[in-house]
Amino acid sequence: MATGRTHRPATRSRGIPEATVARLPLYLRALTALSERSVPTVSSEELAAAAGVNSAKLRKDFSYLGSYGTRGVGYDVEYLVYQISRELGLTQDWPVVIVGIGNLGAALANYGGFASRGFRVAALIDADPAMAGKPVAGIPVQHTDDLEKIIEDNGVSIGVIATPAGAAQQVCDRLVAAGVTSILNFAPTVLSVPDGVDVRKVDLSIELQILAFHEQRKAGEETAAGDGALPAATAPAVAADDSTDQGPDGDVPAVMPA
Amino acid sequence: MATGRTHRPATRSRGIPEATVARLPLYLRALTALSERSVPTVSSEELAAAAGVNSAKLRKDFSYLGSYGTRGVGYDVEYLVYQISRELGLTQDWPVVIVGIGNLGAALANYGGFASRGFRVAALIDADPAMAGKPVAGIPVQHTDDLEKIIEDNGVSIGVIATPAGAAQQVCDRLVAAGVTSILNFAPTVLSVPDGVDVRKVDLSIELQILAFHEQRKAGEETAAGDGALPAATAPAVAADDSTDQGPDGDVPAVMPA
DNA sequence: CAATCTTTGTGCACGCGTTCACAAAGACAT
DNA sequence: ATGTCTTTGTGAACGCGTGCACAAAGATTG
Repeated sequence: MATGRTHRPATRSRGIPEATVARLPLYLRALTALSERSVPTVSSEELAAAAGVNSAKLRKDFSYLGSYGTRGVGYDVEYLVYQISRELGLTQDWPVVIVGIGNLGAALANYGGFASRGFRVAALIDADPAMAGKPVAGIPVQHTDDLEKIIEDNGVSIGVIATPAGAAQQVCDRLVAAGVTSILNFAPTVLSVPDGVDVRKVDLSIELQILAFHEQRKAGEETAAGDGALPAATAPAVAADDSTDQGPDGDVPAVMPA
Repeated sequence: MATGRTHRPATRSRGIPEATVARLPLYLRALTALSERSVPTVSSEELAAAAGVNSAKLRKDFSYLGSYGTRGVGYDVEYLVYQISRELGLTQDWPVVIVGIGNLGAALANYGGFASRGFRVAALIDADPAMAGKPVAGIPVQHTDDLEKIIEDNGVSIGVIATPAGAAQQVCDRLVAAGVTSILNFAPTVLSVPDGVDVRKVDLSIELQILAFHEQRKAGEETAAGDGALPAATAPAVAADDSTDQGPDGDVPAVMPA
């Protein structure tokens, strides 16, 4: 495997590739579905199909966890569910706070997938005093002023940021200072955090833009000429659209802070 | 998913790496912010910092688009904004439909980032008859029965699925049959689509589980034996080793091609 | 017990993406 | 013009992830 080129005295064991980690939840979901149907065992081929991946990849992924399969038979569903859950740390309970209870924050709070597997919404936090006390998804919203106390009291280490872009970095800083070490960021901003803090981002407009790129490429393949002429080599042309996208107050303008 | 660029031997060297495409929206956002502050030029170093990436990576990314920089000076902000917009296909308008107007669908409909940059919510669709006609974000919700007609009448090629998992595949099939060739899926399900259709997925619980994994690993490093868990099974994890986590890794959008 | 069949686990090769490091290009000062 | 300084653009090396292909392991059958 990953070569023995470690500058470290070995102990490779814990080296689960990031790409594999990202797929484990996918396997877990498929396995859970099988479990609910009381399917006792499953082959790499079947499970791979259910998870939408290649079977060789799946087997290699599992090989990083250990040898949990039986040749000629497949994998024991229940056992694998347990092993993956354990590996992902889902056998324990993770209190999570959601900061920014706008449309998106409320949607997240209501999202069932949260509670289902190891995660628990410990608190909802918003900067709007008018929101304070108001229940969302059965949980009363608390004011940003109490953020630090909430984090501490609940032992929260995972925070979800669903604020407008302008507030994201500030909220992030406070979360981190209060002890949060993992952040899921829905605000369209690049967050900077100290080493040791993990940030993952979910950005709708980026996803759409990537789709648009491919969509345009598809369209261009048919219309040979559609490929746009050479760049207007000279003076910088300004993009047609305005570019000022201060969303109507609501959520997240697609711009960065300073 | 190899993004069907396979069947095309490349009209020319238009082979922009997928990883680069995924970063272009990031650069565009940073550039737009600079543009609004009337900054005329920017160096790869500065822009890279704003976008949260490595400057060498940024320069290489731009090199795929052409040579738009000036040595000793940097890049012309306005010009670059235009070039990237054009490359991403944002100089044209993309009508988008959102299917499934629950909490999440409504949040998406209200999301400002939509309209701002090349995308327009052409229609909201929901299976609940009670929703029909009810305006969300100023747009009346239409019933699923009219899905095909809506797609056709508006020339929609990008669809957003925000339905419950159980309905996602069915909705997907109908969207594709009606002509949609790009799908952004928020439902926690693996969608299967014919070749030529792009699917990107956004999955909250997967993101959380990935964070939990890293969170657990961090905790395990300090409390060798603590935490009740039983990671003993394998060899002991080396305490100071890794350095893997790397928070500000910037890249790796929390979304993956499906 | 031996033969056969199924399915895992993995060595290996390949390709993509990242990063380094530096020559070339241009701006700018003298 | 000439030299210096800044910053781009890219060749090359490296590492990670993917997929192939097959030997090993165990089930199953006769």
